[in-house]
Amino acid sequence: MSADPTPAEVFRALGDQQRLTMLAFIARNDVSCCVTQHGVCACDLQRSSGLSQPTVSHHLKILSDAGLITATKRGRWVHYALNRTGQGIARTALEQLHTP
Amino acid sequence: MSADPTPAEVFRALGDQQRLTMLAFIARNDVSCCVTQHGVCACDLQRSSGLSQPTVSHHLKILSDAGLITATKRGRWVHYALNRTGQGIARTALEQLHTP
DNA sequence: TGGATAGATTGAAGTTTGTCAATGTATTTA
DNA sequence: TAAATACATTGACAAACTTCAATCTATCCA
Repeated sequence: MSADPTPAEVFRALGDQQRLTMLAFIARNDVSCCVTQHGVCACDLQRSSGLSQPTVSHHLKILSDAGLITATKRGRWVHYALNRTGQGIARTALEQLHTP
Repeated sequence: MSADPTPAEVFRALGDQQRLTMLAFIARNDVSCCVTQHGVCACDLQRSSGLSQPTVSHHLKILSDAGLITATKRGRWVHYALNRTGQGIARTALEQLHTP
């Protein structure tokens, strides 16, 4: 599970509009209701997406497993930030279509 | 249907191992049982994937709708080739995470 | 013209996914 | 210590997806 995500797994994680929106929100990183300067907490995403808390948690796990975000627990909160690992896997997979 | 594919649609099309394998096969473009020099025909993919003919056809439609391949009918055959449109949509979506 | 071939479409079965309500766990604060 | 808060987990359900067998359509060839 914490092994290197496959390209298919990364693309699958990216293949949902809600998750893409969450990812963009985390990338902007401009709102945090809990603690600032350390990333976005789940409650920010819950409020911005309008989804239920378990659904947000579910999506964040998928993004995290795909290496697209990092999750850091700080006290009562978990802060999420972009992780380049997944993006690199995706970009490499696309590039390799043209360099066999 | 022929409207611009959304990033989510492109990523979803890429999020299946069978389709990624087909895409790589089309990119290599080194085998064609039907006519040469014009791309890969569906029967090539059927043989290389081991999937049934309708399943191959289904996957190719998803890749085509996502702007990842082109489909050109020549006589009795349809030849498939890489299409940069979908890749561009995917790459741009990833890049824009870092340039808001 | 009739048979054969490439591929698309339809219909159905089994699996996966997205979602929420209910509940559990860890941490902070009163 | 008790209540509150942030998040994860479980269970359930509908929708979407993957796959195949059967059938249909279009094209080529004898």
